[in-house]
Amino acid sequence: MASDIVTRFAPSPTGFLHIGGARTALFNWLYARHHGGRALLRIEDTDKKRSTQEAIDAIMDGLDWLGLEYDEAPTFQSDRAERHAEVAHQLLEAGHAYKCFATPEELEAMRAEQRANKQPMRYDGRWRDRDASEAPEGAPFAVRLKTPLEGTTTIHDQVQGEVSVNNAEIDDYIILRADGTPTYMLAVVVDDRDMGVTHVIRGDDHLNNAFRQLPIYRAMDAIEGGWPDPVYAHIPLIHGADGAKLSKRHGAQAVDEYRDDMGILSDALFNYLLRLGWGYGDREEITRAEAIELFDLSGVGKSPSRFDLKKLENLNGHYIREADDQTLVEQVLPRMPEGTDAAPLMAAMSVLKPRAKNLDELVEGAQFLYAKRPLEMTEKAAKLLDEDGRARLSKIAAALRDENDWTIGALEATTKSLAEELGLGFGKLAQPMRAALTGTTTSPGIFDVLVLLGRDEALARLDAYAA
RNA sequence: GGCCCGUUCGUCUAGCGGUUAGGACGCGGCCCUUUCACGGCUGAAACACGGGUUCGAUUCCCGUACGGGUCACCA
Repeated sequence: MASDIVTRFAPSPTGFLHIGGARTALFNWLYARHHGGRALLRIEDTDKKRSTQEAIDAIMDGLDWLGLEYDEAPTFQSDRAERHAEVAHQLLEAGHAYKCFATPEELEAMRAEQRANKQPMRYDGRWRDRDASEAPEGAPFAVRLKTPLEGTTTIHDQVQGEVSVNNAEIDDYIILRADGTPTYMLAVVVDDRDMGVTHVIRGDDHLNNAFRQLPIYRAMDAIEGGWPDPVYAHIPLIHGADGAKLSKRHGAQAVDEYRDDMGILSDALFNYLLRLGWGYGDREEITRAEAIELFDLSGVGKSPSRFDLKKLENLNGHYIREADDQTLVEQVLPRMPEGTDAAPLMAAMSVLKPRAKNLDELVEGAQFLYAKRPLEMTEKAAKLLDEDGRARLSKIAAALRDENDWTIGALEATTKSLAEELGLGFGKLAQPMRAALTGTTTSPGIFDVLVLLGRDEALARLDAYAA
């Protein structure tokens, strides 16, 4: 079902890929995929002072990791400055824009006065109707858009609904700076239009901008045609657990922190971000394929949502259990000491993964596989190896030493009959065994541990504590 | 401060005039059980407030409160 729908994600490369940006990217991508349209990427690097190549790489890397691939090579806004200026001049010639000779100091004074008088702070249009000849010879000027003075502008936002703003609220903002470079407001519109973007899906911090950008579309459409209004969808921002805007004190903000520092799986973050601010009935666990099938803007809520790490981790646990062992081993291995043998990890993965909520817990759970004798004991484990425990251990060790069939079934039968013989609950045997074998009080099933360690190593660990 | 947006369990959400207000995470209990998890069952937990409209409002309208966003020659 091919369609003409085109969406874009347009980050400015001043940092890593923010979790909020990732969700915006996700919604854009999903909308395009769902409708059989195209998903585009544009790097808004016009602020050369703050844009860095590292940031560009980090953003691309994050998007790639999340599985958001784009249909065309990214557009770099900085490459298009000439085109932006061209449009500004078209606007100027057609009388939809004008030269403003006000100096920055002059404008600052104007704002100070407005502030003092508790007036709204906006450009007062002082050069809107003045002729350029009134300015000093050769004085620098910025180009301002001549926005409508009266009436209202209404947008039919796919998320926010019908939103109207009085045109009087919108001042004549700058589209071309005194140095001839375009401002964001101009660049976005020109790029979106030239890229054929039909649906502008972005954070609702841009809602007000829609009313400022629309006049450019309309003016250009009047001048040359072919500049239809885009469809807007302003999605609510993500907040921290306390309801305030996501910031450093809320912990991880960057996608790569979730990946690298917290051991979150791509599938889990994808699913979590999808469900944050969007719902589809009772559905919670949604795969990429299902997301493409089910996603639409109609399911996006209007209120900001708070980021809940617990829920992310729960989802992460789900995807860890779903993942195949080989994939997990590949992701866990880099988190272990260099040169770690993958084989024991691979063998244990199926019993390790139901117990982990992130990749580091998988590493932790695998420790006993690689531990060297004498094992380091946790405090609780050491307590289990008291005199009684050790006495029981030696009986177990003796019984297992005679066991020729080192399989879960046989080991279990032997151990259980020993417990019966001794008139002890099975736990009385299993817990000291667990302590001696793993150095901890929590681990996969004790027979799994026995088999995973192998006969020789298991017996050696048992003997180390047998009385 | 002006303008814009929002408000269902602690959190993410379902609901779209009549429901015992549903699910998920988290929390409590129980079951399973060799530990920890997983899984199953179960409990506590919400319509911000005040007016309307209506036979009837969580749902529609208006205020209030609270929260958020935005007001640059940044993006």
